[in-house]
Amino acid sequence: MSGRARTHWGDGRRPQGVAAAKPLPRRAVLADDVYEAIKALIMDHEIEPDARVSIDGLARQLRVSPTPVREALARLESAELVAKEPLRGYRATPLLTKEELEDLYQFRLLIEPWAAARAAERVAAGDKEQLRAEMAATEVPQSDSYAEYKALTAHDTRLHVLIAELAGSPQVRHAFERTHCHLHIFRLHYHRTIGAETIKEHQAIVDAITQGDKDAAEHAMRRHLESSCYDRLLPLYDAGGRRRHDERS
Amino acid sequence: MSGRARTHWGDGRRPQGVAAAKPLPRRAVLADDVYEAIKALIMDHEIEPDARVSIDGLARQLRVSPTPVREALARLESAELVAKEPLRGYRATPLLTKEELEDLYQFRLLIEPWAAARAAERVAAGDKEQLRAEMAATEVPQSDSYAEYKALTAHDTRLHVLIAELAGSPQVRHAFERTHCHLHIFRLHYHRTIGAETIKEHQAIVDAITQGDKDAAEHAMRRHLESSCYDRLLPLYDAGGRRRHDERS
DNA sequence: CTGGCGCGAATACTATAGGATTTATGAAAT
DNA sequence: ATTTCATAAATCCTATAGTATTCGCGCCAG
Repeated sequence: MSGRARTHWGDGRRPQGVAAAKPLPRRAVLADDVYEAIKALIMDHEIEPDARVSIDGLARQLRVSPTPVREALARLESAELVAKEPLRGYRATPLLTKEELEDLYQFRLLIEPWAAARAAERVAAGDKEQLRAEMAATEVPQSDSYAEYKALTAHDTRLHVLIAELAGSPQVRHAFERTHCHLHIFRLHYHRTIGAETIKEHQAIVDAITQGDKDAAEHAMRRHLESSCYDRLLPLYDAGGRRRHDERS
Repeated sequence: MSGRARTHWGDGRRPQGVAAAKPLPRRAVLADDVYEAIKALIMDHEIEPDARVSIDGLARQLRVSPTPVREALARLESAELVAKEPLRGYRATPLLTKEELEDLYQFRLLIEPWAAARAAERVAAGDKEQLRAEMAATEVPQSDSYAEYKALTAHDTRLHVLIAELAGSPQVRHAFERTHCHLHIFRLHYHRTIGAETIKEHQAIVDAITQGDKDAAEHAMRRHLESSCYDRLLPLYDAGGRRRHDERS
């Protein structure tokens, strides 16, 4: 989804000897910035779930014209952060219900343990290094600060994508990415959670894969997903006092 | 993806006694029509794989402004029929390679047999009726005409989606739909193929599900996909003389 | 003949304007 | 009090214009 925003200016054509002054603080494509801005508004709940998202309103708020906003929203729709009703505008999608969260993890349980097993079978030397590097670059969060939570989520995303990548099936990798599971889970309980157990479980998965142990990798991934879903995520629905979109005033 | 285009005009507010004259032959939202038009151009290979797709050019050709074209292309990107390079425009995606086709079917083998098994476990009376109706509404193609091929593909899509639906996991169903496999396979060899075997195999799957036989359903689906991939699709790459996008002039 | 440079054309990108539809507001009738 | 209807405002949708960037072609140096 992301990874598209590359700068296309200031790559050369600059008089020699200018010591590469600021490569112009300008944007690449405005629609990409607008995309990220709206996504941030939704993730931060500044745009609440199920709330209407006005095209012209956003354009005014972001000080841009409606044109790039339309394109950004069309893309956000494929990430299922907004839904469109023709002639009526866009609306932020509701948060995951308990059932939808379980269903999401059921799907992950269907493809990710398989991917872990395949990764263990196919793992090469360079791959092992990548896995170890990802684990090494991550440290157990000391506090439950927002920043550390975001960093941990980023690590989680990278590792799961990497494993799906190592499975050697672009379709499986892509199917996983298209769930945007980290996005939706993050939006669900964006005030920190998740402990150090996650990293321990990740380490177990990485160990199994690097040892080429197919069954252990599959098992470790399955256990990780089950713990994540049933031990860490689902309990948040009962306690925590998260408000749902179907609660009225 | 589709199913969004609903008319929002002429639903009332009409003087009584006019006998509901033509509900206005007008469009719902122009961007939807443009979406379908461009999709048709790509599927018919009027826009060749890997060819550049000009926004302004399409707008002139379709006699509309670039605005709805931009929105349509943004949506077509999520179906992977076009790819965008910022500031450089859109480009029709290349056809599936042999490897990509195999990978696609590997993914289908991962989720669809599972879905068939689940469907067999959960099937209710009404569901059985739906399955039988879908089979009854389909007949073995007599000729290898384009129209019949299209009809058979439509049946294939409906049946596979229905089974994914009956599995009770929206995520699995959605993941399957997001592959747009029928779209890409159709585009691959859009001049007819596929015989009556498909229908026979479909019948076997439906029988197993309606009988609630979990293992048989899973097995039948697996066999169906393997036959489809290895017996019917892959051979087309060697024979048939399909030209690939990487062949130059 | 090959590779780099520059100019013109084509194209993408953003902003703005106007028409069409929906939504909100409020008065009148039951 | 509730419903119906009309009017006004807000919003979506499409079209058009102008700017920025890329692309294509010819020219020139090597």
